[in-house]
Formats: sequence, structure tokens, C-alpha cells
Amino acid sequence: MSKNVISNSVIRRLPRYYRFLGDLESNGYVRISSRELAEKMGLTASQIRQDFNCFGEFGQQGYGYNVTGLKGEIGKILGLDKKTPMILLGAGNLGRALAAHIDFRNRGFDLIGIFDANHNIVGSKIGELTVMDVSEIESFCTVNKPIAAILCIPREEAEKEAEKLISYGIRAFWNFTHFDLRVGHKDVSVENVHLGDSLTTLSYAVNTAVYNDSSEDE
Amino acid sequence: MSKNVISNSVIRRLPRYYRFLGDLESNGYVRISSRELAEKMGLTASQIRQDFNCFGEFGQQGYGYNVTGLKGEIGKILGLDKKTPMILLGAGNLGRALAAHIDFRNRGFDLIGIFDANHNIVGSKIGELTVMDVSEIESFCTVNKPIAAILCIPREEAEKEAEKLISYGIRAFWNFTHFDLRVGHKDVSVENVHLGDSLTTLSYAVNTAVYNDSSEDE
DNA sequence: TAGATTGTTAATCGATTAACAATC
DNA sequence: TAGATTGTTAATCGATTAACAATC
Repeated sequence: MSKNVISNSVIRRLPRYYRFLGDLESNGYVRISSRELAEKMGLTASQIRQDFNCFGEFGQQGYGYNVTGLKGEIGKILGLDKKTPMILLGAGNLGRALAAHIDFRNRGFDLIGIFDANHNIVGSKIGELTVMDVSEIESFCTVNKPIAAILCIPREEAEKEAEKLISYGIRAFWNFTHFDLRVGHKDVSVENVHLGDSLTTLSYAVNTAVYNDSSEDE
Repeated sequence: MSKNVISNSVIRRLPRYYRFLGDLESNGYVRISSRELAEKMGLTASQIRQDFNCFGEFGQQGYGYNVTGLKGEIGKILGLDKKTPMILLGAGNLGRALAAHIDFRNRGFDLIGIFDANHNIVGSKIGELTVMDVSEIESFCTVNKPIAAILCIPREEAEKEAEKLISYGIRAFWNFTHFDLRVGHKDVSVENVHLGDSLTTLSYAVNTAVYNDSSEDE
């Protein structure tokens, strides 16, 4: 299976496919055609078939796609059958909300440790986890070997902290700092989330749009 | 000023320009060339000049761009000189985190009301605001005329609630529901944020990447 | 078999990059 | 004036859409 390099545009659509296929599944759909899925998602059937064909042949002529089967294939492509161990740095408002709100295990991760520098927070419980002091990170990583980290720490500390974490073995960052994290290391992945930028885009839309495009996000 | 329709790709880059220009300003930069800015942002100078020229001529040949001036222009384009009144629905973990964490006034909004259905939460304080009961939304809107709403409510309620809010005058949604909100109304803007999709993308990267692209998000 | 729908190739469209004359 | 850098046009690249033969 799989053509060599998958474009970013395709990759960004995969989680959305996965989400829609899960919904279809819960609604009792057994099969779906690219045309029908396109309608539901606001895409074209061509695009959907092109996207899937980056990875293999998941459909059947004259029939379409098996919903559960396709969902499984896309899940595998996304690595959702793995549970990459992940830690959270920064248990402030946002960090706590993410820890409580995100379904890590269905996104390919397992949250195994939470750290904060604030002594008022250290020791408190978030779900099943107890917040640890930042000074414990290194030994924790040595023992538990987390591969991914969520950064919910102040902007100023982000870059320095990221470098440290890389030296402890972290290979993926989900970065909520107001800072575009760019790591030199070729084998380290970064997903920068800029909630502020997202809201700013909405400001543009609300101040401009008379005709708002009904199309999907980016 | 301004060519007719601005492409989505350009619009999504504007908040990032604004952010970088703010940083440059705080670091004492007075002028910057497209080449230098491109280097800092990981773009090409051509693209930057093309982007800006969608809106007008902000630079000066042989000199470059005045940092403060350019930041001001982009801020105006983004509507950051306005303070669109905004309400928040759902004061759970995520809602509270956003209320506390986001600098609304520097993003073109003003958070003026928070609502929840949970009686244990209603009446509690978040920053300067007291959480109100959802039943009060309509009268609140009649009096205070908010234009935008953040949705941090359960997925099932999102679509129904959005329709109601539109009838109360809401024209923009920042949607954190696990649901692609699509409203029929042409003059209503929606910014769907899917934190789960973002994390899923990181799962793909971490399970695939040996060579991770050092390029910027999307 | 006939109808449906895929996988895939070719055509189109849009976005990015390169180049350069204009001009500060 | 000479050097720098813009604004803008032209060239390239990539992504989306259309079309259709293959086949279930």
C-alpha cells in the first residue's frame, strides 16, 4: 500500500474522515459511496477517492466503501491503534481542561503524567493522575519513557523546556504556547495550536463577511 | 484598497503575521523587509509581498515595511480595532479555561456573558463575570446584543442551540463542540475548532515521521 | 447482464515562487 | 547617484475536479 509522500492537505483531512465514519457507524450505516460521503462532508467525491487512494484500495467497484472497514483502515493510518505515552506540562486552566476533556486513548495517546511548577497545584488530582513537580520530569521520563508532550506552560519557557524534553526522549509536541515551536531535530513532530489565531480569524470573518463561505475550515 | 475576494489561505496567515509583527515591535524593530520577515516566519518573501498586496501597499521601495505601521494595518484588516460583544455557552473545564486564558480584547472581542445549564456552576465567578443560567440567554441578548458566541456545550445540543442563538442575533460562532457546525445563514460565520483532530494529526506524525517536515502548521 | 461505483489518468484551477521594472 | 526593496506580472508547482475504463 501507500504512495510515497502524503501531502499535508490530505493528512489534515484524515481525522475528519475518521470522525464522520464513526458517526455513520453509530447511525447504522454499513456501506457508503464516495458521492454520499462527499455530500455529508461538503467535499467532492473525486477528492475523497483521491485521498483514500494515497493509502490503498479500500473500496469495491459498484458497491462503495464498507464504513467500519474504512474507518479501521484510516484509524490504522493515523496510528490510533497505538497508545503513545504522553505527558502534560502545565496544569493551569488550559492544561487541566485538556486533561479532562480530551479522549486521549481514542486519539492514539495515553496520558501518563502531569507536571507543574506551582507548589499549590503539585499534589492535586486530575482524573486519575496526581500532578507532579517539574523537577521530577527527568526521572519520570527515564522510568516511563513518554514519547509525546503537551505544552501548556508560559511562552517564555516553551523553547527551553522543549529542548530538555527532547533530550529526555520526547519526540512529539502538542504545543499550546503562544509561540511557534520549531525544533531542529528532524525526527521530532510538532503540532502548534494557536487558539488566539483561530479567534482572530473569526474576528476577520465577522467584520468582513456579508457573504460567508459555508465551506469547511481550511 | 483591497482586491475583491481574499483567499482562505491568505486569511489564515494574517493572525500569524500580526503575532510576529507584535513580537518584532516588542523587540525594538522599527523596519523589516519581506526577506527578513520571511526568514523569521519560514515563508518566502514573494508570498509575504503577495499577501500584503491583497489589501494595499504597505511598504516602501528600498526601505521595507514599518513594523508598527504594518501591524496596525493588519490589525485593522482583522477587525482588532473593534470589540465585538461575545458570550460563552458552557462553563465546564474547557469553557472556563478559554474564559480565563484568551485575551479577547486583543482578538477583536469582548466577553460579556457566560451561561451554563448546571445549577452547581450557575452563580460562580469566572474572572469578573458571574455564570448565568441558560434560561436567561434570550433576555440577556435582547438587552446586551452580543454578536458572537463560544460553544463549549455537549455535541448533541450544539446545532439546536446555535439556531436559537442566531434567532437572538448571534452572527459568529467559535465552536469547540465535537461537531462541524454548518449554518445555512449566509451572514453567519463559524470557526470550528477540533482539538481532537489536531491531536490525531500528531498521532499520524509521530507514527509516520522519520523525516518530519520542519515547515509550519497547515 | 445492467447499473453502480471505484481507481486512476487527464484537465483545470488556484496558490506559490520567480523575476524584474518601478521607485524610494 | 547607487543600492535596496517594493509592487506586480509571468512561470511553476501542487491540489482539486472531471472523466472514464475497469470491475464488482
